[in-house]
Amino acid sequence: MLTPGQKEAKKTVESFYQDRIEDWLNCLQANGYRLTAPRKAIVETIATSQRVLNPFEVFELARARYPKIGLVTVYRTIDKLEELDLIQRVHQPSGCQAFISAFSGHQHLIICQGCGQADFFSGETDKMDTLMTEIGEVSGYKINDHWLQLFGLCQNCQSNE
Amino acid sequence: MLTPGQKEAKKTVESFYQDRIEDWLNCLQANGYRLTAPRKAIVETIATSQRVLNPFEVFELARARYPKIGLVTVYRTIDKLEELDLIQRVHQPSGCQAFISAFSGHQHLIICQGCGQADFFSGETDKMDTLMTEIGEVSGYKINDHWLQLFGLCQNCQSNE
DNA sequence: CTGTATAATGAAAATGATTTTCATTATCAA
DNA sequence: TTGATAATGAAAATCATTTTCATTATACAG
Repeated sequence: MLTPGQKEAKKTVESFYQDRIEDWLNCLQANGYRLTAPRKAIVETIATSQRVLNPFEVFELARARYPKIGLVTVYRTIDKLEELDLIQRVHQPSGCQAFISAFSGHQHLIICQGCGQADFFSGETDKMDTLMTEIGEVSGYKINDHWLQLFGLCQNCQSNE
Repeated sequence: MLTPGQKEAKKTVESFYQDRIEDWLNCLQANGYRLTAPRKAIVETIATSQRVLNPFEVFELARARYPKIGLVTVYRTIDKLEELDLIQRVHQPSGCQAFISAFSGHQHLIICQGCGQADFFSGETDKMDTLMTEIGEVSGYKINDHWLQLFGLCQNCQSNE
């Protein structure tokens, strides 16, 4: 049972996801891709996930929305979403085939080792950029890009330890 | 033709690699693994490489040292070297099956997008650690580990552009 | 609204990297 | 030197991903 406040918060979260789904579908269409039932199921699955998902997990979850979906279509759709920078690949010690929504371009991620939940962190971006510049100067490299990922336990998994 | 100074420098580099090879072989032995000709060929190959190498590249290079080596042995040896933290996996947009020597534990890498050369950077470690602590506090996560990789062009590849 | 060109789909087959199996060989402690 | 067994390489198996291809569905023109 949710309190009125929680209901309100939940509605906000849901409309946030609803907007993201619409954005992604619009983006696909704007880039000449057709809107199909399997694509919608995949987009809804990934866009609303707080966990990182690999292709097979996307397949299993999307099947609940559109049962005759094929794994091949999942791979093909993931390719397109990645190409359009709507999702980003997450690298983990256990493997590098998981994906999560990309929040306005590539971000720095914190991934929970307990439940797979992924959060973005921002606010420290300026300090990171300064650091990257310094490293470039010292090393003699022309730095084009950087990847940063943090691993740890989210608050929920800390208390369930 | 090398000048006497270059010869001296080369000798130093060579003995550095020689030491690393011995360290790795000792480490394998200390952990109950036998020293074999194929293992030596693989260790020599990876320990002296400034480039990141994938299993097949290691196989091809090691074959020059020990022609009847099998690709399977390369995979098995890489597993052991990684387990002993003598090498570390390098994650790149093109794939995540490349390895490079690990310099006293996992390090932050700069990888040249031109030639694959990898360098470690240190000296900014304290600033990185401060940043990680701050991010942990803000996010509520208990941070256990972080990965940082930079991509760019090394000085040599910048001038050949 | 149709009709239609063609993009997208799913099943099956193909691919390619990695792993397992197993008979043979090599290491190293006794 | 010997013997238990760890390690090897070839072949087969596995598993994720990609390709092929006949069929279906979308979206645009009329």
